[in-house]
Amino acid sequence: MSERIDWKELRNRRMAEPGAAEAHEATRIAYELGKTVRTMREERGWSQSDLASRAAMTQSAVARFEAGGTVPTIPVLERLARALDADVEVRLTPRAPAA
Amino acid sequence: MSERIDWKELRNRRMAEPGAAEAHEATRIAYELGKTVRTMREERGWSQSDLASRAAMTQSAVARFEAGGTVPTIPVLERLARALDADVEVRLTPRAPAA
DNA sequence: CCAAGTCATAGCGTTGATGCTATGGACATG
DNA sequence: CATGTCCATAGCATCAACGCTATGACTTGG
Repeated sequence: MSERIDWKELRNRRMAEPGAAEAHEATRIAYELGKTVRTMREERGWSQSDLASRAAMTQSAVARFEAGGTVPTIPVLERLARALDADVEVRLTPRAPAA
Repeated sequence: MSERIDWKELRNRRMAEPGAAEAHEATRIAYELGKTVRTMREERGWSQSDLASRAAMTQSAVARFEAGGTVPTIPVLERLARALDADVEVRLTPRAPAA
């Protein structure tokens, strides 16, 4: 620990690593969620700071999240969802049954 | 760090804490997911060890997860989902528009 | 009764997400 | 230009999830 790399590069790196199939997925999910939240936030005309205070976090945390800087944890999603008057849905859906 | 309490009690505690609205939700989600995975696993007639090896983790990790011992992270869900031939869905769904 | 398989937990080191503060740049506005 | 707002990032501390090993309780089959 001490590689000292910014998470933008970190993300790209994650996508490229071998055996990063799931990591890739998680990163993609993080990205999607970030976009979703950003959209919902903007729809409400809130600044990152506004959302941050409503979700009991800081502006920087919101920025990091929206940029997909880290794969969010469920508790954080809950807080953001609440602030945005939404619900979090986490499910495992069986993949298309063998055709 | 060093309270030294088992997570069964930890969970109950989480549910009771003040301002634990989101934490409660997260805990509930963890519980639901655990049950879902257990069901899917049993449907396939796999032991926790079987699933563990397929998901690149240990039996104890699977047990902890199924019991809702911790709020799982998305990467872990991915690995389990893959092992179970499923997909992970994480979404923020706008709550019912004011009636 | 003994052996093997299954599941639950404890304990502990590691790692990564989160919390926070402090900047810096971009943009508007006076 | 001086201010103020908004967003992006760096850097660091802390905490909880994870990974793993080792048991213990139970069940089942010899």
